[in-house]
Amino acid sequence: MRAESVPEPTLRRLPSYYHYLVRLREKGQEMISAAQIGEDLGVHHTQVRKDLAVTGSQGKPKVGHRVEELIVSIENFLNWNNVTDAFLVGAGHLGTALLGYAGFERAGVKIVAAFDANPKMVGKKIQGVSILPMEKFTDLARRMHIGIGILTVPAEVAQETAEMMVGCGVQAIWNFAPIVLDLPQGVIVENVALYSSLGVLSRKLSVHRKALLAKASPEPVASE
Amino acid sequence: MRAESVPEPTLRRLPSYYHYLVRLREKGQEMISAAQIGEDLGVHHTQVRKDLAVTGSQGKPKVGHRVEELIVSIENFLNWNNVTDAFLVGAGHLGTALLGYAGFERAGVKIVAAFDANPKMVGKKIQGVSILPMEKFTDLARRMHIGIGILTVPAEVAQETAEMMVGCGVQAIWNFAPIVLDLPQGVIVENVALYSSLGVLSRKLSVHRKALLAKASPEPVASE
DNA sequence: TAGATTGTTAATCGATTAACAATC
DNA sequence: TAGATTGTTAATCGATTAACAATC
Repeated sequence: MRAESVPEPTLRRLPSYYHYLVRLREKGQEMISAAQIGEDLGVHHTQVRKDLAVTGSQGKPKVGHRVEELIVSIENFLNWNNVTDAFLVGAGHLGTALLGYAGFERAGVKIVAAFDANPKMVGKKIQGVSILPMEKFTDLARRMHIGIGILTVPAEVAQETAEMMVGCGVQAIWNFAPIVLDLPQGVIVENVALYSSLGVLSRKLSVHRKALLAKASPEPVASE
Repeated sequence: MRAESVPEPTLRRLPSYYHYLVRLREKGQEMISAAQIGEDLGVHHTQVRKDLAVTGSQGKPKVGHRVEELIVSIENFLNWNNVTDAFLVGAGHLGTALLGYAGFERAGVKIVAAFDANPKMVGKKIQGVSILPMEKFTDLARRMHIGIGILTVPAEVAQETAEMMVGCGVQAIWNFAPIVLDLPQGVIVENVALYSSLGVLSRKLSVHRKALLAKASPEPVASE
């Protein structure tokens, strides 16, 4: 199992399997087949088998996979049982929302402090996490060996903030700003591109509506 | 230009180009080449040309593309200048954060009301948007012809909430719950999978760290 | 004109799906 | 045993990258 050889789409599907399996466990179900997972999550059954295979978990012909074993395998594979400390920068609405997500800790990330440039925010506590002034970031990040930086600042200051993070030893950045960060090779950047998501939604909806209109009044419109 | 033939990766990159181009415009730059866009955003230049081509915008050999024209073309293609009304359900931390995003309106989505099951939330106004009781959703959504539903409820109630939305004529759902929705064919679902993103981040970071360790002490570890 | 840049057609690459052998 | 389900190897599909012709 060469770590680098795992396709990124597989990595993205694993958390989806994980949450599905946790729900099965809550219902008391002990075994599950790849075919059933695939049907419920809209993934081809062969794909499900390949995805689960990367975690090292094996099923038994005729009976399927143990739900519990799969959950543990995925947790291990994603390193979700080793919690890494994270600093969040930008305690605005989105930052606050992320501070409130207790579930992240089960996904390997613990936000231990938040930072904001706005003096009015500094000193507050949100969900038990203190908001500190930006000036303290550098020193604290170095001393606490912070590995993950969460970037929820405005786009205009995202690049410089990311550079500051990397300068303090941050190895991975979870970026919520709508900007492509230009950082040294080796730094891991994971973008949450809300506007990309909205673009897909908006485009699909407009195509969908045009198709409905065309059906309703099938006059030949100016050909595209 | 057959609408359905546009690859989804292209759709996802277009908003990224868009924000990049808007920044260029703010700086007063009028022309840009595909090669430069590609270099700045980490996309192959041929890919950039193909992506921009779907919007119908054309460049001129030797001079490149007009920044302004590209911006307008992308807006048109993504239907970002036709604003669609949306209802948000689940005015928790994340829902509140989304209500605060003024930028969504420029991306074709206007949140006109929010709903929450918690009576303590109902009646409040967040970012100028009223929080209404769940009971009002059905009637209002039908009367206002709401096209987009934003789902920021807990996973346990996401499926039933989505079904309610679809029952009121909602055609597209922006889903933030970590669950795969099972909805009638034709309903557009766009998932923002925060945990998938965290999975990728966590895995890459753990692989990265193991690689660093292996380099530091190149003892042969138990082979994988 | 020369050459930079565009846009398109062909080749490559990687992920998904299909076919099939293995096994409880 | 028979057959359901696994896991793997081969085929397909689609996106990316390379090559190249067109043009301002």
